[in-house]
Amino acid sequence: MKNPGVFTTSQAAKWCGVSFRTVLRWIERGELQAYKLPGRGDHRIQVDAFVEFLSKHDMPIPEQFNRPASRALIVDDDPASVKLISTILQLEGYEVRVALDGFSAGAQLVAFAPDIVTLDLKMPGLSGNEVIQFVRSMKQFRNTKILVVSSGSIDKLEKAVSEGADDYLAKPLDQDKLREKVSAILGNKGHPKLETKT
Amino acid sequence: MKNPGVFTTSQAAKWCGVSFRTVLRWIERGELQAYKLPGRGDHRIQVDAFVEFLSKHDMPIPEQFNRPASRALIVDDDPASVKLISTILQLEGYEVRVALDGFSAGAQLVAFAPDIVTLDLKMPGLSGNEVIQFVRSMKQFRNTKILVVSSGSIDKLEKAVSEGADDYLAKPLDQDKLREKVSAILGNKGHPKLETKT
DNA sequence: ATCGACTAGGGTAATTTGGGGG
DNA sequence: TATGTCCAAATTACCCTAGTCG
Repeated sequence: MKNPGVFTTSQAAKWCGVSFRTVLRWIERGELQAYKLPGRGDHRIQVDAFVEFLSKHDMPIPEQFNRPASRALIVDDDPASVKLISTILQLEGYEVRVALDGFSAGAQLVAFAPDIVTLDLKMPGLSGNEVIQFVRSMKQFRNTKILVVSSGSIDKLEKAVSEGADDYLAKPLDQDKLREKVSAILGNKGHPKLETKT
Repeated sequence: MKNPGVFTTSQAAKWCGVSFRTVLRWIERGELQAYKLPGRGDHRIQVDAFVEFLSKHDMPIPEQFNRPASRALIVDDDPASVKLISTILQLEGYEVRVALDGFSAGAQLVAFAPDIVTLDLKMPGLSGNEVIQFVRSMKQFRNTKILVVSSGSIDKLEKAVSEGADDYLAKPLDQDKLREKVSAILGNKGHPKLETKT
């Protein structure tokens, strides 16, 4: 339907807090790069051009456009695991945040909106099941991947997958397998959807 | 008057009861954050920046910028307390949500952005202190009120207040006191003194 | 106390731009 | 959604007032 990555004049206008007419004038003056469709001559603005325009004029840039790196949230209370996982993910180019407890996990999940969550099932006061259900029940997280990284019986890990996790990795951790799982999971990731509603 | 996401200088000027010229100078000096449009260089001020500016200078904040419905988040794992608090708050007109654990508390705090949080300090896997610090450390929660509702020694409750909570109420709960505290806390939300506009 | 320099804020006019209803 | 026309509104420039400070 909507081609994500491209805007109409009125969409851009809404974002900038101006009228679509004004956006048209920007385009006419060459200040904002756009192209015309054949037919009626509708304009389409590419995200890149729009972002460049916005930053040139110090306008706020929607976060969704500004996805420089994929983001990963590590939910784990074991320092050794955290260190290992974060090192690997950072090397893979992820912006990494860590949640050592349930509260932090919840807050960062919503605020940070990670592309992938590595989830330890055995954390005091936090049920991994709850996290999985929460993520899977909300539309905004429909593209959020969950990789269960936990010790415990394979049964439980597989149960987590059946409940909505994308994959699991048993502790103790194997670096290569972690890398493999992560890239496998995110390799399947579709392009993030862009919404331009106010 | 509709409430757009952005303001022009003269709109901001009217809210503050000053001349548009003055608002322009605030912007030029960097005291008020705004961005320029290409062309004539019109300024657009985002609501957030405007509200921040207003509160920084103890100016009255127009009600329309504060969200109409007050939202309350109850962080408590005791069903009886939850029921009591939520009943009272709902009767007072609040939209109420409940977090029974740390993860839910974190997630709902960020996603729901409540005006007031009632916080039980004694929850498994959740340190009340952590919640208070989190809320107080983030600009977006600048106006979020925290009412500690908890059993335990008065010392601990007062300590929570010294750490950033707005008030406390000891369990067992007294309905009238709860009502009183809540309205006291949120009554102070706006700025008491309003300058009269000519 | 007086002076003068300096600063924040206000008012107007001329010009150009953005916005609104066909 | 684009266009042409027209009006409302925002900018700059210049000057003014009031208050502060040394």
